[in-house]
This record gives sequence, structure tokens and C-alpha cells, in this order.
Amino acid sequence: MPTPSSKLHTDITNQVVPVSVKAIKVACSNCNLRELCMPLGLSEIELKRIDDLVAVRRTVKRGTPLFRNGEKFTNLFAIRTGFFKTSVASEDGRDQVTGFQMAGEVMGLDGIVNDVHTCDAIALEDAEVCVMPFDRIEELSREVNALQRHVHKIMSREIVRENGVMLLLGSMRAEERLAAFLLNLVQRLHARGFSKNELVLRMTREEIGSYLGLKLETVSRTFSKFAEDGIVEVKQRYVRIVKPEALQDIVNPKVCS
Amino acid sequence: MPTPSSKLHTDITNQVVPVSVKAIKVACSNCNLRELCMPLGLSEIELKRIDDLVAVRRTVKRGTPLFRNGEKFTNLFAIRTGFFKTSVASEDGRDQVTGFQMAGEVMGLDGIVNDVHTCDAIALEDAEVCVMPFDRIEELSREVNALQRHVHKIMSREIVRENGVMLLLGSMRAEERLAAFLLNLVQRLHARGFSKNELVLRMTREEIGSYLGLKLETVSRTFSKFAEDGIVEVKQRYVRIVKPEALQDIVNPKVCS
DNA sequence: CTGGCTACTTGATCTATCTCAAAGGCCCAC
DNA sequence: GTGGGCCTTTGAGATAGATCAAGTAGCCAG
Repeated sequence: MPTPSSKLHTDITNQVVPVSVKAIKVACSNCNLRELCMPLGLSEIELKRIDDLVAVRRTVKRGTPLFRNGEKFTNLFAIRTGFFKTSVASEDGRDQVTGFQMAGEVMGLDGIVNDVHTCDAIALEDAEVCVMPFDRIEELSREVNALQRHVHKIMSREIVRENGVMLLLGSMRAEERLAAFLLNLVQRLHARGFSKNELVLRMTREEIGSYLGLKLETVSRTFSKFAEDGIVEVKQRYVRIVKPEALQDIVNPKVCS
Repeated sequence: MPTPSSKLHTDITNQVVPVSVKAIKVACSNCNLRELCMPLGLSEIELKRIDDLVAVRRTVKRGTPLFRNGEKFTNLFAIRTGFFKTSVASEDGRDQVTGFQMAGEVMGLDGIVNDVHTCDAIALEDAEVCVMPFDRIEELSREVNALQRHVHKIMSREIVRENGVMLLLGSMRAEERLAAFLLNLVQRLHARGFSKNELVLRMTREEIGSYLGLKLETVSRTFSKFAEDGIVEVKQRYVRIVKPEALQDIVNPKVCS
């Protein structure tokens, strides 16, 4: 049986000459992801100015870093295509996946405070990102109120997201964590035009486990449990959510009255 | 034996007439916490403008909320005195402490993205905060570059902090979590002029446990373990760190060569 | 000073998840 | 198409931390 992978995500054509990629005229104003990464309701003239935000595009091959902990921060990155994970490491080498990012999402916010990136961003599939010099963002957001507001909202959204992950890591059981994870992923994919109940995981069980504070075996077992219960169908990276409401019930256990 | 509580923190004089508090002339330019919550290197004229950021001050009695999940967001708050916890709740009522905040730290960033607060901020001791209308912050930060930069850094710092908590919750054992927690607290207190190795906890074992993803009994046992090992002295809320380097070793286990 | 409340400590037991181990499946490179 | 290297699954056993339960200590109001 053919996996629905190609239906859900399309890998970027491998660019042999990266320089040519950078030369492509980039225009936020024409970008089909604009509503995901840029503010709405801009005037014609503001839109034109926003086009200058993106210096270049950059392709990132699967498995390679967009940036790494310790590198100097100068740019934010908006994902055009592809899929990333970000992770932080403790000094003794353990590391923790802090998030998975997809098209339209912005990476690099961690670098602002000390002008140094404090996490790794690794492409989980071939990807293309818009490179946005942060000083240019600051400059322009002084003049375009909607952009300023937008930058603030993006950062606040990340703070709120991380609050949610803390809740998950601090007080949920394995099944609740995985259910919440699946619902979140599929909801974000759905917002991008993909299926409401089918997805292809771009990450390994180990990466899911790292994100959820579980071991890969526990992730695998929990998938199997869900499958036994008829809540999902799982075939390796392919997942079909058969009973979304059952997942929802697992995340928010009904209080017995 | 007198607890060193009064040495470490000073409670605010209980104001009988809150209105009078609000009327007090507030000036960031004269505030002794300025270096904690405001940007450095401002010109005389910029400083004067920054004074307008703080609309009023507000006192918050111990145990009462500064804001709650679901309330409309309009202000950021800078802590002048006192100590807070922030927490998020899952729909079924479990809640997770997401942070402890002290003088000079800013609260409310979670509210920016949807104009609604998504966590509770509760005073753990009588407190006073500077109320800063966010639209005024945005307005002024368009004109004062250092303020713009500062706001970005504060939000980025919060993102990086939360990354660290995720690492702690996702991959550390109980002893490591508590050691990291104590070191972090004492370091922040030290930056505010308090002792390097003594502190009075403003929160209960249960609140520490919630923050660290542990049960209160585990927190208590881990304290006892540290005390047995001669690493700390614990007497209820009072804690003296006898061997900071031992705590450090617990957080970053030495790799055996 | 006394009663009662809350926070804290400690012990005994239980269990969700981890750890260790083995085997099977998928996919890419040759 | 074939071999080797991940990735994944599944089992059995170990364990860190949770849970349940009791007792203690500090603190405030009367």
C-alpha cells in the first residue's frame, strides 16, 4: 500500500546550485503563506515594504541544521516548506526537543536576548526558509504598526505554547501526552490545508519521546495501545486518527459526576 | 532562632487606602530597580519619556491574583516588591506552576497574542507592581529604540527560560530538578542583593512540586536527602546552601571517564 | 496559653514508566 | 535486487516517583 506521504507533504526539488535559489525574487506580498507569517490588513504600500524583510531564501537539507546553539543570532527564519525540530541540550549531553515547526512558523526567537542562538534547529525534511535580518525587522516594525504588533504576537504565542508544553510535561500521563501531541499536530496541518485526520510523522519515535518527556519504547507502546483501542491506525510514520473525540477525552478526562 | 526572613525580604506596609498608593508619583528614572526592568544607556530625554510608561502602581495582597486566566489583557506588570507565581490550568482542573517571579521581572507577556491572559498570576507575599499599559509600551518603543530592543529581549528571555524548564521537566530526575531550582532561585536573589547561599522560600512544597513536575512528598523527601548529605540546611521555608558545588554537580552529572 | 488549621515530614506500598534485550520491517545505497 | 543500517515493536524485569496514611511542627485567633 502506497503511503499517503506524497499527498500530505511535498519535498522540495533538490537545488543543485544554491546560489540560484537565493537569486530568486522573493516577495512576501505574493507568498501563499503570507496569512500565516505576516500581519493581515496591510496597506498596499506597507506590503511593498514588507517585501524587503526577507533578505534571501535558504534551503536546508534534511538532517542538517538551520542554526545551532552557540551561533551568533542575526536572523529570524520563516519556514516556507519543510519541517523542523528545535532542541536544547544540557551540559552533559542529554537533549530535549522543544518543538516541531512547520510552514509559516517562525524560528530563531530564542536568539534575540543574548544575540546567540540557544537551541538547535534541524530540518526533518528538505526545507526552504525565508531569512529575515532581525535588525531590519526592528527597523521596519517601528514604522509599520501592524508589523510591530505582529512580532509581539508571535513571541507571545511562543510563550503561551511553551506554557502548554510545561503543563503537558509536568502533569500529564503518557497517553494524555501523546494524544495532545497528535491533536496539536493534526490541527496545525489541517490549518495548512492537509487532512483533518491523516498525517505522516516527520520525526522518529525517539524525537516524539524527547518532546513529550517519554522514552521511545513508551511512545511506541502508547501508539500500539491507541491502535488496539481503535482510536488510531498506525503504520510506521503514517497515522490516521479514527476517533478524534476519543483522543480529546484522553487529553481532558471527563470528571465522573 | 530568628528566621532570616526579614533580612531577605521586606513586606510592604499594608496600605489602607489603595487610592493613595496610585497617586504616588512614580518615576522609573528614579527607581532603584531600573537596571532590572528597563534598558540601560538611555539619554536624559528618553528616560523622562519612559517615566510615562508606568500608569500607576498597584498593590497585591498575599494570596490574591494580579490577573487571572481569561481576563482581558491590557497591561504588562513589573514587580517592584513581592513575589509571584504564575500557573496554567488544564480543562479538568489540574494546574501547573509555570514560574516564580521576583522584583524587576515582568509579567503578563502571555496576554499579548490574543489580548487575553492565559495564566493566573498570584502574589505569594504582599506585593507592589508597576502597571504599564501595553499600547503605551508599543507606542513608545516605536520611538525609543532601546525600549523596543528591551521589550524584544524580555520576551526572548522568557522563551529561553521556558526552554530550560522544558529540559528540566522532560529529562531530569527529581534531585536534579530540585538542585536546578534552588540554584536558579538563589542566583536570582543574589542578583538582587540577597545572600548567595541563604534563602527563604516564598512558596509551599506543593507549589515547588507543581513547578518541577513532582509531588509535594517527593520535594520534601528530596530536601531531606540533600540535608542528610550535608548539601543544604533546611528548616521549613528557610534554606541554606552549604555546598553549592554539590548542587551544581547534581545538575550536571560528571561524565565518568 | 490553647485549639485548630495548614504545611511539612516520614513510612509503606504500588505502579507507570524506564531499562534491557531481542527480533522484525523498512529504506537507501550499491 | 540485495545487504546493511536504522527505526520500530514487543516482552520481561527493574525502579523512581506516586499514592496512601499517619504523625508532627509551626502559626494564628481567640
